[in-house]
Formats: sequence, structure tokens, C-alpha cells
Amino acid sequence: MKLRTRKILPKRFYAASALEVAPRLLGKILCHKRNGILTSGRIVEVEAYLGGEDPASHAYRGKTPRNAVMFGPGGHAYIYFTYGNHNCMNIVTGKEGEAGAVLIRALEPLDGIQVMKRRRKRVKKEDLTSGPGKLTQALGIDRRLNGADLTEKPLWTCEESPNQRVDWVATPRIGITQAVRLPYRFRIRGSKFVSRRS
DNA sequence: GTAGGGATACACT
DNA sequence: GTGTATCCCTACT
Repeated sequence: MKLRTRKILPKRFYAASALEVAPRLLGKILCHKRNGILTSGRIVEVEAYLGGEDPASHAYRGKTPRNAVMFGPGGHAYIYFTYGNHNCMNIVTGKEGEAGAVLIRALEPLDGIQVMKRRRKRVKKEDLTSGPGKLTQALGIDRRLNGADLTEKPLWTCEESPNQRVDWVATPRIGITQAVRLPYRFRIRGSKFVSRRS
């Protein structure tokens, strides 16, 4: 991986609503350093989840121990365990007290690809991070990082060039049973690394 | 197409 | 405290 200047995204990047922040996260880079090993990937697919007005959101029925960080200030990680096997990572958005988060659905692997292959027991680059449960496994992210501040190590988000243009499309979210028609899923157009389900 | 897997939330006692 | 329906999924057939 060639070294380029990567700037950590500031807190204010996450201050807007999940619907606004979600497309802006496309093209940004998610990094995790664990045991001295860096793994990272470019965000190519996300979904926005709002608060009380979004029936598909964990925050829809109000604050609980699980979803509490969704109600905190933006710029933190909301990580939960589901289906008995998988962790999913969201990025909390908005101000303290208002719920909202962006689910990271897929990445394009950048750093630590050999480590990802070992963790995933897969060799194809397209199989490493092309789904929300896959990417947390590849990057070694689990619930211990729930609530982590994304402007600091070991888990953070950054960008290579501030004004880069990203060509994206909005489509309905997937894997949910409520509010399935809302176009709250955002993908980089043409990326090979987006998730498969639809 | 579906088995697998475990946490969570909520309705009940 | 217990029962149970559900879940922002993956890997296999």
C-alpha cells in the first residue's frame, strides 16, 4: 500500500443527520489497529438508520442498554451482535440526545489484506469485506469497541483527499422487514466490493 | 433455499 | 425470573 496522507475525519463531520452523513462516508477509509496490525478499507456501501421515525432502526422504540450509544454524540462506533454469529458496525451521527447511525455494509480492502484473509479464511479479495458481518470479522472488530471514539485509535475513520468526488447511487435498504422501500442505502457506483444480498 | 447461532427486548408469571 | 419471537447475516447445499 503506497503511503498517502490520511486525515482523520473531525467530530463535526458526524454532526448532521444519518441521511446526510451516509453518502459522505462513501470513499472514506475505516481503519482498525489491533495487536499492532493495521487493517483498513475504503467504504463502498452504507445504510442510514434514523431514530424514532424509522421503524427499521434499533432506536425506533427508544433507548435501551444495547442501543444507548446511538443516542450519544456523533463520531462513535455502535457495534452490535446479531444472528448468533455476526457483529455489525455503525457510525453514530447527530447530536447528543438524537438517535441516528450509519451501518457500514461493505469495504474495499486496503491495508492488512493478508491478515483479513487469515481471519476470514477466504482468499478472494471480493469475499473479505463485502458484507456487514464480513468486514467486522476481517478487521477484527467486535463489541468491545462499542462506543469507541472514531477520531482516535484503535478504531478510526479518515480520508485521503478532502474534496474527492464519489459517484454513488441510493437504493432501498436490505436485510430488514420494516420500512423496506426507503432509499437509505448508498453505494459507490460500479464497485466490485459491495455486498451481495438484495 | 435454509441451518446455524446467541443476544436482546418484551410480555408474561 | 422465564418464555419466546425476532434480528441491519453468512456459508453452505
